[in-house]
Amino acid sequence: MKDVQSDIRFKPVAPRKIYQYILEQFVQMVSAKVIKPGDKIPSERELALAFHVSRPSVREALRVLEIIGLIEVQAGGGAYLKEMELGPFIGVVAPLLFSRENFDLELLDFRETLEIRAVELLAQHMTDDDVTMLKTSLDAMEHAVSTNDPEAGATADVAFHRTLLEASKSYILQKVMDLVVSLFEHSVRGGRSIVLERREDARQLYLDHLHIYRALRNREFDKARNLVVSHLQMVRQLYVMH
Amino acid sequence: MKDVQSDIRFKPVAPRKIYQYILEQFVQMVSAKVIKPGDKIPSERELALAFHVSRPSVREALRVLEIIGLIEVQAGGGAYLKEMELGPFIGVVAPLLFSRENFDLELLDFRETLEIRAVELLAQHMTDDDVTMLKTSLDAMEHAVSTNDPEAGATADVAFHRTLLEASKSYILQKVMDLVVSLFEHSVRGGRSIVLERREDARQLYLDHLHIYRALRNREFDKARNLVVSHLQMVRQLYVMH
DNA sequence: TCTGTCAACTGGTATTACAAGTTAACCATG
DNA sequence: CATGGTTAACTTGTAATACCAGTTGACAGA
Repeated sequence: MKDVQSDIRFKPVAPRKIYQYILEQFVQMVSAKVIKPGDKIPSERELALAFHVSRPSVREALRVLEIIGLIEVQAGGGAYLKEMELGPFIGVVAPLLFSRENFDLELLDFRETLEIRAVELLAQHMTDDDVTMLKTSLDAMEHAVSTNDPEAGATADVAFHRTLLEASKSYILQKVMDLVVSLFEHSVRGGRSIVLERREDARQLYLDHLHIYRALRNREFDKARNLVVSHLQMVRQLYVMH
Repeated sequence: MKDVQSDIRFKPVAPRKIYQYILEQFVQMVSAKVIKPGDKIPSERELALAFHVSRPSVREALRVLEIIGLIEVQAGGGAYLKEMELGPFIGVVAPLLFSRENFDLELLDFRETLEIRAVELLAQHMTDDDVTMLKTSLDAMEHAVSTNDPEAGATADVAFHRTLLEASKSYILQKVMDLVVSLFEHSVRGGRSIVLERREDARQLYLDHLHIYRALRNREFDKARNLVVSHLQMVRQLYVMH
């Protein structure tokens, strides 16, 4: 308290690089909807000309946008804006996260937290349309189970849970859950095989979903919540024993 | 079901770019702890030589690592590995997220979800050390309030909540909460001023924390949970009325 | 109608060069 | 001896250029 340093604090000065300025302008254009998803982005050479910078600088900015999943670049074609999707980003980071002990189990726990909250929000916002959507996902899963198609079953599984999250009307919850799903897909254990292939398990998963659906349809949200919890406990069990 | 396409599915072939190979190798080295936080990374020219690629390719990979917050690059100095920290990433993405209607309120709701879960986990894992840590954060806040230092108060505020999350022993919960905090710092409303400067409010916030702390110390976790809920309701109120 | 060809794009990569910042050793000055 | 200035050898930042490779669309030919 007796020194100058405690009154006047010097903040480190950090000069920003050109690619950051480009990023800033670009992101601003996107949020101002000057560019919309699906639009083609000017070529790198044009951008360099427009920004009065060199092509490498433009490219460094594009690399970041690519990792964020805000643009899709095809060699020779061009770059297109798309809805932000953090898959590529997760692809880079996943190995770091999974190098932690028990990360996958923590992830399952976190998923439970998200889904429980989603059900709570459903109690406030659920519409008849939401119920219809859930039914559709459920039927797809039933079909997958009866035709014994494990891949389709897994797809229908995530579709059901995704619908649940969408019905919660919470943008953040949806996006975070998307991240969790992306992470599971990058799970280290034997590649992408969170997919449960044993027939009895698939049937049991379907039944769980069915019960959750029925509880929601009857607007018994507390019951639905408990069903979600026990459902995920079962998933966890299947998971730990491979 | 009658066509070849339904049996044999052709997956699109997507050639990976050089910078992605570099990223992959680099991340692998990090998770294998060949490189550790604090270490200096070889210069761009050395890396280019080692990877048998050109310097621009190396730079594109470094830009991604920089945004991920895995390395820190100082012009003329060099690049250093650090603990992954998604601040820079959030800095790029934040404007996009906050361009959504009511994103900030959704964020507060999400924060509530995280903290409630943290308290639930505390019921299982809390140690005496955790209680001590909480007390320390609390005392810092008390000091900030009594000396009427709003900036220190805000710092102590987040420190208290951060300690809460750390005590939950959940790595994911901590990291996600860090993201939420970073996002709040980039909040559009009047710059960085989630900081509540009114003296009475600061006092009330302190009292809330005090009550939460006492409940936790006495291991009354249900009570603590309810206190957290009402505390965040109050924060929400302060927030919506600027 | 289909198929191949070709020219004019596009992004991917490499090379080279220079500007600008950092670091450490050294030297001069008080 | 300590401080500050100078310098040389690094480093990253940016630019310019060239060439390869993939894409696209128009057009000619079967």
